[in-house]
Parts: sequence; C-alpha cells; structure tokens
Amino acid sequence: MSERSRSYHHGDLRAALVTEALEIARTEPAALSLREVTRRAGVSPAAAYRHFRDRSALMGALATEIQHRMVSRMRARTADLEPADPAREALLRLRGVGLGYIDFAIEEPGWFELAFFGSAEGAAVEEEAGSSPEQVPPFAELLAALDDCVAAGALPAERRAGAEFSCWSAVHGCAELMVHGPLRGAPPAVVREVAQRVVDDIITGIR
Amino acid sequence: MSERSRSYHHGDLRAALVTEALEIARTEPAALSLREVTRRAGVSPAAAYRHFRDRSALMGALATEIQHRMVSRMRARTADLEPADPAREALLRLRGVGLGYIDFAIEEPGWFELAFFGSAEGAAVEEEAGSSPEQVPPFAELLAALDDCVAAGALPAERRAGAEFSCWSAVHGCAELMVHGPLRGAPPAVVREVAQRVVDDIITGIR
DNA sequence: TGTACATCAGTGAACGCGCGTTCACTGATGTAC
DNA sequence: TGTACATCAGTGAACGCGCGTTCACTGATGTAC
Repeated sequence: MSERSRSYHHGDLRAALVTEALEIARTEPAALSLREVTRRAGVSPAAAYRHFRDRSALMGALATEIQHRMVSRMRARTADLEPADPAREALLRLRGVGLGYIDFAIEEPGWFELAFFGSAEGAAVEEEAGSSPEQVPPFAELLAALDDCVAAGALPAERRAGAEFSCWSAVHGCAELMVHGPLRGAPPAVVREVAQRVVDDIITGIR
Repeated sequence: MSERSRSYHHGDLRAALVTEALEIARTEPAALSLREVTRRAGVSPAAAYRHFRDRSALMGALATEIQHRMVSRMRARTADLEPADPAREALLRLRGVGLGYIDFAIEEPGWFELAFFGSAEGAAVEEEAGSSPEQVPPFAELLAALDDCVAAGALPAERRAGAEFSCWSAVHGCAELMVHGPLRGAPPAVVREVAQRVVDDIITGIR
C-alpha cells in the first residue's frame, strides 16, 4: 500500500490476492481457488507461494478479513443507539450485535460461508496457533455485549455463564436458515421479522 | 433387497450405492465422490448412471436417507418420556426434538454436514420438485412438536407463528457450534450442558 | 554519480491427481414361443 | 423342456477439466562501494 511497496514489482501482491479472493467469494463462491485468485490478480499461480505457505493459508487470511468486515457491520448496527438507561442500552447493543450478524449473512452470503473457514477446516493448525473463541472477532463482540449487560444490570450475573453459546447458536442458526435453509430467498420483510423474533426470543430466554 | 433383485446382476445397486455413500460420509467426508462410491461398491463409475441422473441426484438420495436417520434419532429422544400432564409432556417432547437433533450432529458430524445438501446446493432443482420446509422430515418433526404444545396449552396460540424459526435457529446453530465452531472437541459433559442450556433458553424465549 | 552485486518477487512450464461424464460394448437375465 | 430373442445393468476405456504444488529460471529492485 505504501509508495515504497507499490513501486516494488507488483506492489503489495499479498493484499491484492486477498482483495481478489474477496471479490470471487462474493460473486462466484464456487470458483474460489488459488489459481483463479492469481489469474484475476494478473499473476502466475506460483507467485502466491511467495506470500502464503499454501492454499489454506490464503483461505485463512481471507477468513480473517471477512471477520473484520463482519465486526464493522455489527458495530454499524449498534453505533446509532439513542441514549437510554444503561440496562436498556446494553440490551439494545446485544440486540444490535445479533441483528448485525444476521444482516451480514444475508447481504454477503458468499463471505458469510467462508468467515469461519479457518476454525473449521484447519482445526488442528488453528489450535496450534493458539486461536481461541475470544480471538474470533465477531464472537468477541458478542462476549463484550453480554458482559456489558451484566455490568448494566440487564442480565443477572448467575445467568451469564454459557449465555454466549445460546446467543451465538440462535443468531448463527438464523443466518444459516436464511442463507441455506428454508428461508433462503424469502421476501426481505419476512426475513427481517424472523430475525427480530429470533433475536428477541433468545434474549428473553437467557435472562 | 428381495431375492429377485438380489439375483439380478449386482442386486440392488441403487441401495448399495447409497449405503456406501453413507459409510464414506461418516468416516471420510472429504473422500465423498461418485467415483469413490462406485469403487467401494465394486462397480465401474459409469454404473451409477443407471440409477442416478448425475452426481447431485446421488447426493440428494444420500441427504434424504440421512434426514430419515435424523428423525429416528429425534424420536428415540422423545419416546421414553414418562407420562405427565399434557402441557408438561408437550414441552418435554419439544425439548427432546431439539436435543435429539443436537445429539445426531455430535454423533454423526459427517452425516449432519450433508443432511441438507439438497436444500442447499440444488436450490432451483428442489424448488421445481416442489419441496417445501414441511417436507424436510426433521423440520416437520419440529412443527408437529410445536403444534402439540399449542394443543396442550403449553404455548399461547398467538406465540406459535414463527416459533419454528426461533427453535430451528437455536438448535441448528448449537449443532454447528459443536461440530464446526468453538465447541468442537469440547468434553462431552460440557457439550451436553451447553445443549441443554441452549434448548431450555429458546423454549423459555418463545413462550 | 556510477557501477557491480546480491536479493528475492514473480515466471512459465510441468507434475500428478481425481473428478464427473460419455460412449460403444458385452453378457447375464427374463420372456415368448 | 428347450431354444431364440430382446432387454438393459454393468463394463472399460477415454474425454477434458481445473486443481494445488514444484522447479529452475529471470530480471527488476535496493544497496554497497
């Protein structure tokens, strides 16, 4: 990105490869391969190996990038909250985290599908690298929102343990329902209504 | 399976192919291909085309078989309920449906992954075939359990609409969490505890 | 400022792989006489 | 009961495909003198 790296051969090929991978994942997920990524970057397949150990390293970098975008989307949902009493505000933030996650899945299904590639496919590798749930940004966002709820008195402390799993389950499952399941292709109004119902139900349930 | 079909060439090759596909899906999901299936059945690749239009038809048959096994597992969870008052019994059945679904995913992750292949991959095809949510057996099981709850007075009628989406979301999401997500490989005791918390939370939430 | 050199990002050709699918065929089977 | 025949399940060889990965290489770049 810097002038220096831009003028060096291709420039920042590593970033360019991730960018192309994002584009393919968004528009033609089935075509996502190391070869196609290098093709679009205008570079030979072997060039990728200067920047990634192998295909799965590229996919890992892609997943990380997607997770960051996901967090941005979740934050956008919670940023414009009107001030209210702390407990209500904390609950609204928790709601926003869930709805933002679902929004992202609906708007970018191709990305959503690959967001947790690293955690899924490269299980052993990831664990060696010391990756833990807290280091998966969207999940960390949820943990923070739940802690907020406890601090604001919106969630009894004794109900806190395990609540993240209930929330993540409901929200992630809802997203799958809409991207791959029976609600795929449903009208936006229905989708929005279901998303709200699911998020509200689980928030009611954990309290 | 009948004597007649058994003695005819291979016998019932169609069923044999599905059986081999099940075995591969269970033990080596990554190796699942039309060629590998025919190889294990001791038959040439082309033989499969006598029984399936193409690869995706085979996968569809596999998915259907898996869904049936899934329903069996869910029913096993609900079969041994002790008699109680109708409302309590209906809720226990609903709980059993969810826990059975999660059990299945944990015990047979390879199968779980492929259970909804038809609905996911062959979207257009499935819709042409007139497949609807109610025809996906595990989902139908959930719908029936919810209707039971209303009939038994365990769920207010006005809360019924959309409840299936909340339940399916939470339960399916929980299964994903355990098969691909942060809870992959967690000790059985933890897994069981989380599953119960998730199911209980969502049942509380929808009421 | 100019030249020799070391670095290393990207090349291009090749590797072996397994895949899904097709084709003309063969030979075991059930059936009609 | 025996023979001729039609059916059609399964064969085996071949097709083209795109993949991930390797290798010896080249040539643009930054650096040391």
